[in-house]
Amino acid sequence: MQAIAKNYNFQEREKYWQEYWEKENIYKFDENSEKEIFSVDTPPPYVSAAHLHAGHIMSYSQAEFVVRYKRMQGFNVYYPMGFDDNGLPTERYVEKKYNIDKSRVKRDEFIKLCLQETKIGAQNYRDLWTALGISVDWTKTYSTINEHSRKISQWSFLDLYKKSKVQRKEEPIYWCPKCQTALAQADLDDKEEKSKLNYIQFGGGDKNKFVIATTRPELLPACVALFVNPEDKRYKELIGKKATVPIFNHQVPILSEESVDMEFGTGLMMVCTWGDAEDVRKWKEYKLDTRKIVNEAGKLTDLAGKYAGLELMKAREQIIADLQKQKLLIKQVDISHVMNTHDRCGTPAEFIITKQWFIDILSNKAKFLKQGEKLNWFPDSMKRRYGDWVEALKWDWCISRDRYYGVPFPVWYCKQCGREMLPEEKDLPVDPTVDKPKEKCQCGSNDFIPEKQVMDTWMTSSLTPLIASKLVNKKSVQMKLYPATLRPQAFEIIRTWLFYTVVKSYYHHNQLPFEDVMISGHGLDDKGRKISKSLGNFKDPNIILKQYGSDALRYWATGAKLGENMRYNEQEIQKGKRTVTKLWNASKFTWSHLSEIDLNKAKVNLEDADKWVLFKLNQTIKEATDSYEQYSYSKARDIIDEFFWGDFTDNYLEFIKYRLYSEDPKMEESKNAARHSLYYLMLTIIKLYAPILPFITEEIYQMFYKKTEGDKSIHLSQWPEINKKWNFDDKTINEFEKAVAAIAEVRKYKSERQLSMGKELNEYRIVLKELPDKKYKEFIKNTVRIKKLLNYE
RNA sequence: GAGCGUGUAGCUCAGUUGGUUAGAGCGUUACGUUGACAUCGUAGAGGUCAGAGGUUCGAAUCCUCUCACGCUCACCA
Repeated sequence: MQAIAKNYNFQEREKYWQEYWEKENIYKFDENSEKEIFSVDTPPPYVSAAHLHAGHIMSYSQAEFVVRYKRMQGFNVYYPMGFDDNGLPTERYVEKKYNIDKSRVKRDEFIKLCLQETKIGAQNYRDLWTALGISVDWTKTYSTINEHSRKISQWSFLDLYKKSKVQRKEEPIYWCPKCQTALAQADLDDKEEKSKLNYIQFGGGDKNKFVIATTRPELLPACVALFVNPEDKRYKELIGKKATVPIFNHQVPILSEESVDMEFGTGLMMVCTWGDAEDVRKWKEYKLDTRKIVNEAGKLTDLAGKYAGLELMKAREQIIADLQKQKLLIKQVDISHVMNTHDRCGTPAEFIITKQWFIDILSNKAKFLKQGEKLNWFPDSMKRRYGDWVEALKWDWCISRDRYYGVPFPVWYCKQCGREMLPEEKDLPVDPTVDKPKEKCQCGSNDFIPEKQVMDTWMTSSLTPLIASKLVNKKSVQMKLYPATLRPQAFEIIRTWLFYTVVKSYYHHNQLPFEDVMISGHGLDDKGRKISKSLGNFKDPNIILKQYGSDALRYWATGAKLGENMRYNEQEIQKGKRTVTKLWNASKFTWSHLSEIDLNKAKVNLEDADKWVLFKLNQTIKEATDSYEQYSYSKARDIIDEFFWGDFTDNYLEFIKYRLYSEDPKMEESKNAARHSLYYLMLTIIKLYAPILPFITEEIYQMFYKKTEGDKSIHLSQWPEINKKWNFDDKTINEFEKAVAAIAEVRKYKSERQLSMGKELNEYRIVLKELPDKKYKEFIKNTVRIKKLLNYE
């Protein structure tokens, strides 16, 4: 028997097992295996998220519990890791960190900084995931900016181009004046703001009838029409006439539409090019004039006359002031309204007309809704969020960004005839600013203008299942990896990552990108606030790990229900640590009695206590397995906890002590039965816990079980199955439960009289409604130390 | 404004298709334990299951309304 450490030194041992797993390739995907594949479309984190916190740990652990379970279930698990390091999030991060913006730094220098930061970020993640024991195959990693991903992204563009699903259009589109790029509908957040509703006098006739109300007086120079409700008696005679815009003095038509709210403001509505999505719609529908007033940097154009060059807010102030001077500002009313802001920087989005690339999504909304229906959602309620979003879509997906750092569009334009030139698939990836088309243009010209825009970051991440599958060399295996089995992700990117992935997969391959979707929530601080850098309301995960260990932190993470936020709760982490300690102690105890076990020894005569606990073990296996199958690791943990702490340690171990410690030769057979049970009980318990607590379970497995069980790691061992031999009849179990109740009663008796549990009683009379069978007399006496049980004397 | 979700012990949450005195962990109180247990055990206190109404022999569970909170979406220029 080997010497067993009194305490489990998690710091030292967790490190040891991390290295062991890596060295032994425990999590490496086996391309040659015939086993059924379980593949995960792992969320590639933004490497720019420099401040990792418990929320990250929670969400990644959730998929990890499932993955480890599936691995033990015998699946050939494909668990790759990606890093999302291209696009605007990275650019914003670099701009902030170095206090620069894209207009003041050269393209290539900027890209260099992005790449450098990306590297640091990726390493941070990898270190933390390793410490946490996330069981990814690190030989299968990708970054969304690397050649592999660029190639696939550009291939996607080519394929969509061929299928006429992508086209370049000149349209008013959401624009961020700060980041100076076009945006997609999904890149917008809502922000409620206090503002003023300005009542402004227009010219054209009866003074009282020519007052409009607007929150955006700076757009006056872009006013192209006024609208009234056709039912509005006040304005009926004005329809078809013209009004004069104050200060700027151009004339605009007065039109009518039922959508105009008579109650709002004066009922006379100003339409500009373009203040909001409504303006864009009316502009298109009524073919209104175009007065482009805002430029790419969010400043007014020359059309604004003396206000040209001013930023929007400055222009608003000055125009208001001038209106006041001319007594054209009738009044101002406080108002609170919601505006669309860019989700990466919080700047209010404007509409600007530019040429951009769009993927057609509006004409296939119904198809995308149907695809969403076909996915298995965990939890199911999240399906609706997807549906709501798709139904509400108003714009095609703008995929071009006027930025530096991203996957380039594989497009050139002929200088002569303007034709779009695309490369051959075999030449991908290309950078049109560096590479040239291989052939002349049809018109004979050899002069090309490269497309300088880059792709939206989602253009690449919407291909992750494909990108990941192609990290494997064998074509036949690639086919099995795509679609993926599981997509784990957070709820706030349903409208982006999930939706766009569905779109791509549908257009490219006419199928779903994955079968199951598992949605996670956010990490909250201990007061229920969202964890954020600005609040500083989180602890560095590395400190938590040092204090409590990975297993303990993972234990906390199991508390999160799918799709729901979870508070950071240090006490739950402590509970995890106690579970680790308890497991260690229970196995030490177990194996202090198992040193001579001979598992091949012929027959074992199980006693009722053994039958009872093995029966319960079977139940636990069944319920825990069912829960894991439903991705309800949280419930699985509760079930396992209950068996381990309650049935196993509190009861069973106490029930068999008198047998184990007995030196009576007549007790040998009984002792042997207890030992036999102990062996399987402890083994099964650590297996059930293995997906959640990979370190301590590996420690116990390697120290005690490896010799007899033979697997290289507990994580490659077989998931426990129900043992039919242990499905004893209910009668036996129920009878025994009465004995358990009797024991509880004696314990209570002692506790109430402040006696130690070890104190031997001379005599005792059980007063339960249902007495245990007489055959349990000795068992009860021995377990709770009573000399005489009066009921049976 | 619409949709979804939540509201159960001081805290974090379980409560399966409606069925006996509503559960767990943490915290708290008392006692006992150092021969698996830098601990653990036993027990106690603590709940008008958000509120009101209804269905039912019976409701935390089903229905209606109200309130509070959260999320998602849409918004009026």
